Amino acid sequence: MDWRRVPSLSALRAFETAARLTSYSAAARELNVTHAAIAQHVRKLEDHFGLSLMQREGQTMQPTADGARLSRSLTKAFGQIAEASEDLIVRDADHPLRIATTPSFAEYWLMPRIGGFWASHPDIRIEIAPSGDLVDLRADGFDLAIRYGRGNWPGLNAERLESAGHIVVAAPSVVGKDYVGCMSDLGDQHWLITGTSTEERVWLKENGLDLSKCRVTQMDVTALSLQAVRAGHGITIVPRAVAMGDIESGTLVALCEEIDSDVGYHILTRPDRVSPQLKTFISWLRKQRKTP
Amino acid sequence: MDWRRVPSLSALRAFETAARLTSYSAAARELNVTHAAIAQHVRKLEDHFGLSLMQREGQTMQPTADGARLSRSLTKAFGQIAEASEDLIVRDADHPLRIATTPSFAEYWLMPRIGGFWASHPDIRIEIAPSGDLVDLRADGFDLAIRYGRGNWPGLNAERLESAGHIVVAAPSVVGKDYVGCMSDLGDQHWLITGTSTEERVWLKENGLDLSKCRVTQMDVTALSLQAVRAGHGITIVPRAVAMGDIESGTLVALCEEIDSDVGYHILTRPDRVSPQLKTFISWLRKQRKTP
DNA sequence: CTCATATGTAAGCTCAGCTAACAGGTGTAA
DNA sequence: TTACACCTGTTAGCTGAGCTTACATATGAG
Repeated sequence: MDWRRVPSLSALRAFETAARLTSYSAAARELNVTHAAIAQHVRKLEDHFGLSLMQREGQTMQPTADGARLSRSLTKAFGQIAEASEDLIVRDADHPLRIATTPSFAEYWLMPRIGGFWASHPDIRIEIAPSGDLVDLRADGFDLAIRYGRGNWPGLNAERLESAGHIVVAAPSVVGKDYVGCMSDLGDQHWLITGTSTEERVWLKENGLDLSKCRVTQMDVTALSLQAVRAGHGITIVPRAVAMGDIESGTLVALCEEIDSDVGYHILTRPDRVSPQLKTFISWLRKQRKTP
Repeated sequence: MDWRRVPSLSALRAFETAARLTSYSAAARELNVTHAAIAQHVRKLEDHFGLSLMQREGQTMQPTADGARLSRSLTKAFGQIAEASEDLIVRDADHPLRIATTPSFAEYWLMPRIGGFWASHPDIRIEIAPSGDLVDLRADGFDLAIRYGRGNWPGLNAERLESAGHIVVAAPSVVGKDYVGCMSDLGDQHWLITGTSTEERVWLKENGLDLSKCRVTQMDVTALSLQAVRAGHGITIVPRAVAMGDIESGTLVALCEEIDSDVGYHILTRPDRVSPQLKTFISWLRKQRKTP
């Protein structure tokens, strides 16, 4: 292998990331460097090959035909390197199980229960990565993800953990402990919303409430909207599992609940990555859905 | 892609080379660094993964099972990167044609003729890499190789350029201009040999001469043995094409010649790498074999 | 045993990769 | 049209990852 004819691996990595994300800034964020480093690497590659690899299109950078050609191969090769690296980490019997999950699920469902797992399996280490981002189990090196949705995740094994239709909740001080009403009565309330998807808006609308006609405050994280709602500042809509603890303790009241919804939390695993520790964790998860 | 979980690409490259070559020294030579750099990179990877990747076996380093697993993937991935890089260099229409050939062929066959190519194709640049090493057309980025042998090169297109059985030559001052004799008469001569393969020794023996019983001086490069022979210091055995110029001019005399040999020089190309310039060069090569 | 060749380790050097700062470009909303 | 948010382009300077040097030890062959 004649490495003299291959440009810097760092430069190739920077280029691949920029081409994949069509943005130097995004590439810089993924690689934890400044955009200037990315720009310099791409420029260096263009000088090396005597070809243009990226071109500006408005506020994005698109690969040229030559650039696309190169980046396809690089994405494959670097993906292979990342996977090989991951596979070896897995072979270290002491590596912690890496779990990807949403911050709200981690906080309200998993954390209240995890003590039981630690008590019965003190030898198995867990690393929970709460993130609103959609992670790539393979490339990002996760053993398992818990995702909210309907169950269509190509290439992964999915097992339903818990139904979790939407639920609208408020503090008792806002609506009283024995609230009885319908959705359209809530039009005057102050809605504290976290990243509502189209799906939630459709459900609200089907039940007589148009969110665009209400007073809405956007929050970055579910934990923030929940705290504000607990304090009586307004109402919110969340997956049922997230609010169950509060409802049971009386901190929050369920105003409206989605019945027989097919959305829920699922356990996602890779077919090619199974370990005794992972199986033990999945077993434990299954047991949790039988204890409300 | 979570690059935080992937170790240094430089370290991975050093490891892959060491595992492939089963030697830190050889890896150091391929990468043009010291063995200490290789050793440190491998050590760093072992610390990162918490696994042993290489183990000492006498004066070699063999990959462990884990190491072999990783290096297989890396060899593929880095090979892909090298190829993608190469492909892009080729797309630069101005890149010179890279020709791999033995130093003696380059010197005695190609250089005396190349002026004709330059005269008729001044726009096509040529880069000739004379080397005794066996090159990998793909990984080392060559457009064409001229190799001496019988024509069995898997994965490459081979076309015979010229028959070139072995020939034993000497200066006229040593044996006279009109030498008539047989091989076994040459036992007393001083043989100046360049890396004789088993094949040459077998041929000499079939014709009555055991080289191990002669006075032999080993030379590193054919050019050196030929100069010594021209100066009358001894005799040598070379491929016919290499000595033809000298024989025709009378500088050297052919003592014994291999008849109807199936060894020769072949034009080797990659099926996946064809350019108009390359085709032009091959056409020119074909024409040269018709002009003695 | 000697010698050639190999790997192992630690300390110090240096330049490839990076940052900070400045500049200019693009898109959107008022 | 202006203001602003977000984007890429370029240059000069900094620094630690990658490397070398030096010393030590191990292995194999004659």
